[in-house]
This record gives sequence, C-alpha cells and structure tokens, in this order.
Amino acid sequence: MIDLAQLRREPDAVKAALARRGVSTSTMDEILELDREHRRLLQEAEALRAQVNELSRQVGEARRDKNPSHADELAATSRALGDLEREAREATDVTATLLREKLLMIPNLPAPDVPDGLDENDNVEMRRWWVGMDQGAGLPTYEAHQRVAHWDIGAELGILDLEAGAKLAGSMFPLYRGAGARLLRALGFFALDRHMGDYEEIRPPSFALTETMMSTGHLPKSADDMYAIERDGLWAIPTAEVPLTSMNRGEILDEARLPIRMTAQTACFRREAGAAGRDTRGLLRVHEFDKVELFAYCTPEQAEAAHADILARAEGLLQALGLTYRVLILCTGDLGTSSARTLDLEVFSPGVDRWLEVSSVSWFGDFQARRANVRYRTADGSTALVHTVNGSALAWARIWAALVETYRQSDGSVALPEVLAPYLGGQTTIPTRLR
RNA sequence: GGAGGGAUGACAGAGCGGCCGAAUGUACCGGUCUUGAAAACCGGCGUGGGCUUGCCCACCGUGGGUUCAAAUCCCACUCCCUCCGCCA
Repeated sequence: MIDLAQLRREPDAVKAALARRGVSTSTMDEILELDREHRRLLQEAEALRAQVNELSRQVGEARRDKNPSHADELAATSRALGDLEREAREATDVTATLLREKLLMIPNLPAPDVPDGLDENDNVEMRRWWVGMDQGAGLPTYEAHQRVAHWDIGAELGILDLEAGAKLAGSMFPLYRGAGARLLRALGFFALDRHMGDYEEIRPPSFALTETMMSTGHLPKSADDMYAIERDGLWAIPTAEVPLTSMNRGEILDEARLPIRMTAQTACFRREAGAAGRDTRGLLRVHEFDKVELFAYCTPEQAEAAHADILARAEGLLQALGLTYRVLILCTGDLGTSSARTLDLEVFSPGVDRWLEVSSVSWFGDFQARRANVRYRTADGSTALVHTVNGSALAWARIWAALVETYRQSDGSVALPEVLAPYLGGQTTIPTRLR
C-alpha cells in the first residue's frame, strides 16, 4: 500500500510517479477527496464519543455521590448522544472501507531508474552472461542436436511425461519421472545448500489465508490468477514470497536483527488465466512448479545491498549451471503491483530458441511492510516500516528445460553440469533409452 | 471428531461493569551512589489515528451484542494447552 500521508504531503509528486504506471490523476484525486471526507467524519464521531465518555464518567460520579436522579438525567443525555455517535461512526466506517478498497488497488511508486514502457517489450536489457565471456569468447552458438525442444527430449528419454500430468490434473501440470524427477530434486538441494548459513531455510505451508495474500499485494488485484480453496478460505501460494513476507506480520523487530534473511523452496501455483497457445507448450508456462525463493526484511539503508545479494546469488546459480542468460530491468508497464523495481533473469534455451524468465528480483520499499504491518525499532526508540526484497533463485521448471536443451549431446543423451554431481549420486549423464 | 482449560504490554502476571491504557515483578533506558562494576534508591518505559500540539479518539485473541459506561457481562469465530478417538 502506498503512503497516504505522503500522498497528502506531496500529491503532485505521487501522482506523477503513478501516472508513469498508468494510474490516472483523477483516481488519486478521488482518494484524496475520500480521505478528506473520512477525516471530517472521524472528527465528528470522535467528538461525540468524547462527550459520551465524559458523561459516563459523570454518571459514575453521581452514583457514588448517592445522587441517582442526577445520574439518570446524565445517562439519558448520554444515550441520545450515543445514538448520534453510532450514526457518525457508521458513516466513518463506510468511508474508511471505501478508501481502503481504493488504496489497495493502487500499485507501488516506481523507482526513479525504472524505465517507462507499456509492456514487456519495453523492458531494458542491462547485460548478458555466457560461458567463457570473461575469456573473450563470443555468444555461444548451438549445434543441431541442441535445437530440440525439451518436450521432445523429455519424451524421448522418458524423463518428462506431460500426458501423465494432464491425465492426473489437466494440461500444464507437468509430471517428471526417473532421472527427470531426480534432476528437479537435485536443483532444489543444490540451490538451498548454496544459500545455507546466510539465509534461514524455511519450509512453509503451501496454502495461505486471504489476509496473508493481501500483505504481499497478490490480493485483491490478482485473485483470478490464483487457485482458491473456497471451502476453507485458503489460496494456493503462487510463490514462497507470500508466506515469507508474512512471517513477522504485525511485529516490531529489533533493528539489530535486520536484515532477516530467509529462503524457502515451495511448489508455486498459478492459474495464468487466459493463457494459451504457442507460449504454453512443455514447461514454458505451467500451473505448478518448484522454486527456491530468497527473501529479506531490512532497513531502507540495507535494501540496496540485500537486493544486490539476491541478484548475485541467482546469477551465481546460473553461472554455476553454465547457462546463458540476460538481465532485464522491467519497465513501468511490466512491473508487478507491489514492486518499486524488478530485475528479471532470463536464460536462453536453444531448443525452443527463446529467452525464458527464471528469476524476478524485486525491491518493494515499504509497500508490502505497510500492508503486513512489519516495523522495526530505530536507535532513537521510534518505529519505522521495514523494506522487503525478494527474488527467485531459481524457478526450476524452465531451468530444467534450458538444461536438457543446452546439454543435449549428439547421441541424444544429456550431459549435466558437474556441479550437480553430488546431488545426482555422481551420475550426471541422462542416458538414451535402451531399445 | 468429542470433553475440558486458556488467550491482558518485550516477558511473567493481576484485574472480572465506572478516572483501567491497564497493578506488581522482570527486562530495558536515564540519574544518584561507587575508583569501576554489581547491589540499592529515584525517574522513565506500548501501538496507531485525528486536529486548534495540547488535547481528544481507538486498541486487553478476532468479530458482533448488552449498557449512560465493557479488559470485565452475552453470542459467534480463531488459535494454544490437556485428555479421548482417528490418522501419514
């Protein structure tokens, strides 16, 4: 949630920043007007409440002084004022609810360095990395045997069974088998081990309450993109960001504890409403995938370093896996609701000949902390909202695809990077099937 | 799923219709004393909101209700603990 006090204090600056994201000035004017109305009603209600409190106090006094008739008189006056107060309070609540509903739909202010743009086509590429780049090698070229899509490789080697997944849960619910399933497990272990020590490992629930979804900004705006279990009032988490951000919800943290850094691997569920067609084949876009997330609560001063650390870790994993990737800064039109700045990592996958998003590293400022009410105690004893940062390191479905495509050999087998050997029982080759 | 008990400030723990935003203890901060520290003593010590910045309002698990007045009474829900049942 944006800072209402800031909107009051510097309306033009806030409007200008949000206009970059397509929020109209009139929307913000409506909010300002509602805010004025709310405060007016609030003052009215509180003034009445103060009178009722004072009269009630006097009733008590009169009773103690054994003056029941005076007490009854005061009580009657107070009752009448109480009725007025109830009306005033109801009007105040209605306005407050309306104001909050509108405010919850307003996205975060983009950071100044976020480029303007309409959609993902306007994201700006910042750099690329590939094996041997430091030694002056050019961008990798790919052989014909690497130009095979992962769904074909998966079927050929018996390591990805999309038909079985579809049979069980419908399309876009992949099923990995044999060495494919083991590779997925290896990737999670590999990443979590590298984050161990610096980030506390968490294994959170896979479902979350509506309130928890509100804190990250996934609700109310993106309800259609998520799986709901209505009977129990739960939502399937689209990312571990959801539970991690709410870990200390409503708490005041000791500044000395910051930054608090956590990591979690979870299944991530996404309905991706309306998505269909060419971009959805194989593992390009699925309803369920595993992902390791990195997360930190920090002070505003620590945020930049925390953000950089997550990005460096995500890149470090890609480099260790020897995958070609590029770093993009998202433009205003592609930025997530809660984010002030997001950097995406995309790996190049030669079989499908596409760049695939495998990580999104975001700085939220105090936007999520305001919703989740996570604060810290500063040196001077006052409280301030924390900043939250997070990023994937990494989303495995697309990494899986990029790995089998990149490392497919001329004989059809796949030779995986040696860094995974400890997690694959030393066996880094996925062999062709025996005929 | 059944029966019972509980939820109050950082923690422990009183209060069970009327100056209670809340005793007391611990912790924490400042001071006195001390060569220094400890002890002792004195003082301070929740969060949020509104505006005329001094005052007002709200908050005792959550949401309703009763009342002139609710931490305190009533109803519903959530969570925790104990016992029984079921169960990977």
